[in-house]
Amino acid sequence: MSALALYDTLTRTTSPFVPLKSGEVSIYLCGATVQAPPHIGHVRSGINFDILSRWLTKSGYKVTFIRNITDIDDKILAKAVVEDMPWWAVAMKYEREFTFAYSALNVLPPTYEPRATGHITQMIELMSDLIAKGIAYAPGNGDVYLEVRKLSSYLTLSRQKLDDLLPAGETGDGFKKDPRDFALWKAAKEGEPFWTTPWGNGRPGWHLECSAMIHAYLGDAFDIHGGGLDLIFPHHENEIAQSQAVGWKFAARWMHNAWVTTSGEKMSKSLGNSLLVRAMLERYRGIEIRWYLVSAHYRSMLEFSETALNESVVSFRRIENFLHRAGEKLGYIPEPVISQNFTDAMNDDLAVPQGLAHISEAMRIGNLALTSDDVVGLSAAASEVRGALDVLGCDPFDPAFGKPENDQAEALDGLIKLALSQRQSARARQDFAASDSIRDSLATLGIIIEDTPQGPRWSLTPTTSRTPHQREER
RNA sequence: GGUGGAGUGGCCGAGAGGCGAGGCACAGGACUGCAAAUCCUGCUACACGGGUUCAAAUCCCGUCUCCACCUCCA
Repeated sequence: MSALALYDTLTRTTSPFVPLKSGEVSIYLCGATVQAPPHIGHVRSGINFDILSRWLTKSGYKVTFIRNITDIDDKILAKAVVEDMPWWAVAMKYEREFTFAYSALNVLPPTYEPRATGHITQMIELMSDLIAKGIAYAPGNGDVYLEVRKLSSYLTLSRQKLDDLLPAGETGDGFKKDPRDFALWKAAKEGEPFWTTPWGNGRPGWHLECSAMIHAYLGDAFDIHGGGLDLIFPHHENEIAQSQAVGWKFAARWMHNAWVTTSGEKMSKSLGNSLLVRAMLERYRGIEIRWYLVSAHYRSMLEFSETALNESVVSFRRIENFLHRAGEKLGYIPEPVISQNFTDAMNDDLAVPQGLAHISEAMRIGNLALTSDDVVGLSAAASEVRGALDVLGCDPFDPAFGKPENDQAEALDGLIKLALSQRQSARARQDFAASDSIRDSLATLGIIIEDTPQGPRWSLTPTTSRTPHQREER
């Protein structure tokens, strides 16, 4: 039995995972700033850490998973002007978009999903402590800054030197002692929302909310802090700075997911709407998009291409088809079983691509068993495939992806069987023109006919319309 | 300028001193009335130049190209 080892951004090495508290794991993931609808890059992060959480759970840990929502920030205020809505309505609108996307892609809900605006009290307490320790200061304009030169250590995660940083663009209008000092709290400008503090009316800076929420739910020390690569600096550095300055131990391990890129470049919102999750769900099923995003290692860039996505969809349908055929042959849906091979792959810093090779191997064995009527072998192989898919959140039988069977499906089955019996009689009298014409007509409707030694079987070409629940607002 | 990451066959994508990961595509074969599905076989790649070693895609030195972060970011 292999032991779980995970990469740590702080040490830049993969090391055995040892939880702070035996049998329990606490994870904090920097979630969305809800100022725009999510594209597939955003949900890749959610999916990667969903898999981490699922794998820890399968490994027997009790997982506490906190994923925050930043619902107040400059961009949200800017969007409120553009959309002519209150800022809180903007935040809620896009929060729902994220929730919809996570749900459609089978990202399990976190244990708790705290919002920044719900934790102003904790933020004020944290600032008070930092000011009392002489590490933060309120210059009197309503801002509160953290004085980075006062820190005993800083920039350990990104391994940079303070003096090597390019001069900050934001100077704080001369109120900062050093241009690299960062804002814990920002004074409200005319017409902006604010909360009252001892230092004036204002709102949270970008980094403070995470430290406050982490401490509220996970305490002084917790196991894993996650987020996208770009958060290493400044966001996570500043979280470390303000949290450790008040004496919290903070994260024991840092994990960062890589980008989805297009044409070799980081995805940006200026690329248009085509890669928004909602738009992609018009063309692909959630499980297929998830499969595509899962197939690359979480620390590798995933270069998006339509071709690669389509190939990924085909390969997923092949697996799905195998499981369905196995189920038909066995008369029951095989229970998920996690193989040793797959366990070893996952334990090696969540090496999903290696796990995929084991799925292929199990499929090959399973298909052989299927043609040679080896029911025991088939059941074992199908269980192994399903177990692996289950860990990846891509189990076709997961109720999260909806049940294709319903009353109409029964009627459809009857109709197609009727057509198939016509075709069989045509074949029996060697009238292949007629039999092929029936097959072609069905194919036009998206119904695929395959002749097997047990007789013909039919399946539908998967379309998004088969899973309409995924497109509904929740 | 500073800090990281990447370059692998037609394509995608693992691996990190020796034994061809895997998938897709393609070609041949088996099966089939024909297909489809499936199986079998084939396709010996690691940016470039040096070096270390019995042995290098993997380690070392150098070079090139691309990407990210350096206070908006998943």
